[in-house]
Amino acid sequence: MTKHYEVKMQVIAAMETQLSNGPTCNNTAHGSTTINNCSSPVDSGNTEDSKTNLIVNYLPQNMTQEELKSLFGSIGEIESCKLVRDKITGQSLGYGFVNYVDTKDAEKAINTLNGLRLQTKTIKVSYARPSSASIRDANLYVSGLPKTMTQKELEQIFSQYGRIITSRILVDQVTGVSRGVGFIRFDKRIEAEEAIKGLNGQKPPGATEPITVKFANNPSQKTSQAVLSQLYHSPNRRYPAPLAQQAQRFRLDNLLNIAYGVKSRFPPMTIDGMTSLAGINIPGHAGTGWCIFVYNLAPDADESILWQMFGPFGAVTNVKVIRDFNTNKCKGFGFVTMTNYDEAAMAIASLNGYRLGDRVLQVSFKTNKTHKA
DNA sequence: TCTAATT
Repeated sequence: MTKHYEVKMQVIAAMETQLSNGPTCNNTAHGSTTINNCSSPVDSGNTEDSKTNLIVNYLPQNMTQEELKSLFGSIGEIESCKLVRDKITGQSLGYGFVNYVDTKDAEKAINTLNGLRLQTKTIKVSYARPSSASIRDANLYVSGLPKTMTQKELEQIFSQYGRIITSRILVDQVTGVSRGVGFIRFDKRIEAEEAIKGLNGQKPPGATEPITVKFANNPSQKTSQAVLSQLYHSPNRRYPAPLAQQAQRFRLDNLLNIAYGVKSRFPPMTIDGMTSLAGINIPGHAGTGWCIFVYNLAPDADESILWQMFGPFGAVTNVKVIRDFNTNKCKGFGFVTMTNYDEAAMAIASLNGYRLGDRVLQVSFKTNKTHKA
């Protein structure tokens, strides 16, 4: 059995679970459990809060704002959508906001998309709290934890100081054993401050060593600082300031590329560019990605099923279920657009012949022929 | 000993 095949089967197995049980909680994802992920998104804990605005966490690194909008737009009309990016590098910070027109759609998005697996991530969808200074810098880094301590036990210790938004214990990627360090994010910064006062240097019940509790580093500033540091130490810095902003910009592009794989404004020629220039036609290739034809969907199939099936294989930019104009029922087929050829090919190879309920799907690159009957 | 959670 090849590695490729094992990975494929894992993806399928994960999908089976999800398709049969609906979106799952984060409870088994690399020990990075988030109790609130399961219990609290629908209960915002404050009736004053906006019930249309959602925060979406743990997005795949390569997911764009358009893809975010497309995914959540499959639920209902979106008022606004924003993927949060690093101000300097432009890199996604892995979270974003989706504001619906209708509160019912926001609730539906939480119920259907929270826990959705996209590539290596399990996204979290919950109501956004009103933005304010009091909820910033409320994240704590905890070290010296007993290796046997569970996330639940960790939360129990900290919960006396306030409302916990997330908790996590880091684990060894190979063995799965706790590394004895973790994070606690409180609702309010003052709660985090009180927890430091009360728990830093204290021994948890039954523990032999005291724990360290401090404010966590801000992960989003690391990338910016790394880029700035490289710019500072780069040879260009020796030249007088007016030396062409052009040169500096290319330099920055290169640095971003090397350090973070950021897309340059002058990307290398890709198969997309080549096909459009040459005017040649490749099956399934639509210029904006690779269009996949999915046949034998059930009458009640909706867009979310396509996201759930294809999302784990890579970047999906669009999904569409074709419906009868009068009945609004699925006519038995739909389309999925994926950015990268290899991911699309893997999805097709894995999903063609896949049994969804009592139907066997046919999945292929879209051809130019009209599909009739 | 540090993960991408407030526009």
